[in-house]
Amino acid sequence: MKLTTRGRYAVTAMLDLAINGGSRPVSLADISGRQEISLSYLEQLFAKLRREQLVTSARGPGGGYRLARSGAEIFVAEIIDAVDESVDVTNCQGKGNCHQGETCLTHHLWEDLSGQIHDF
Amino acid sequence: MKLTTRGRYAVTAMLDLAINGGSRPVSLADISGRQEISLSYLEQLFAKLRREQLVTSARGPGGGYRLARSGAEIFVAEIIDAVDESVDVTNCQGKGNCHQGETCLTHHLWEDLSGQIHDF
DNA sequence: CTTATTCTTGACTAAAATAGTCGGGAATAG
DNA sequence: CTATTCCCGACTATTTTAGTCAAGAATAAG
Repeated sequence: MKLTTRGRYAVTAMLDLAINGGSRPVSLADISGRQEISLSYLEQLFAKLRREQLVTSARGPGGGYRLARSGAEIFVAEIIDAVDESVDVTNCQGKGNCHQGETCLTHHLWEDLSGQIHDF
Repeated sequence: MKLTTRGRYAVTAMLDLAINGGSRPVSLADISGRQEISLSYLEQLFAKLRREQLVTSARGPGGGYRLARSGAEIFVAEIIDAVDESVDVTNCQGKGNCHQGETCLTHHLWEDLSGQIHDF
């Protein structure tokens, strides 16, 4: 789990989608205008969100994106994970192969924190 | 609030300090050895931790660092903030000058999340 | 069918952040 | 005096961030 500006962009965009997306899908151009995020950058973010099946897309005029699930069912952490693809799950990979006790403590601490963020 | 590898390093180091620091201060060389973090990198991190008064230092042989307060009184978020000096407090700076409603929603969301991390 | 709209993909890039290295000091305990 | 340890600043390779740009594929509307 990482927490960066990009994650915040993604959350903002998804929130925009949840609010402005009724029956019609929402185009990235609209989100770009409202949230002042570069269109091309949004394209990159939504490519990832789509790959993780958090949004569905429709091409052509009147097309755009909509949430794949209802807003209430989407965790903030999912959005962040989708765009940030955090690779390192702490240096000892879940297995207890951290050479001493300390590292595992940090590990647990981090997992607990990640858990909290997830449930948020 | 940001969450990166550097923050984790700092937390790991501080935890090492809390565990291995009894009456004697702990040298960075020791932490470096135990946690496999580069000594020079630790020096940079601890310079910041000292500036934020999270640790105190003692020079000379037998010197090192110790926690400025008792471990129970130090929040994980303080450590992360000290080394990551996250500059942007969301693009609208607390003031309600975010041009539309959405941005503020994200803002609140982020603040709540930061709050959760802080209390952790 | 044509056209405008919108997503889709890939390549490229300037600037910043990350995770260090290196070298020279300054304090101080022994 | 000397070894240890913190202290500080400069430097750097690599990666990430936050984009830009261009080309193409789908499709709704006319």
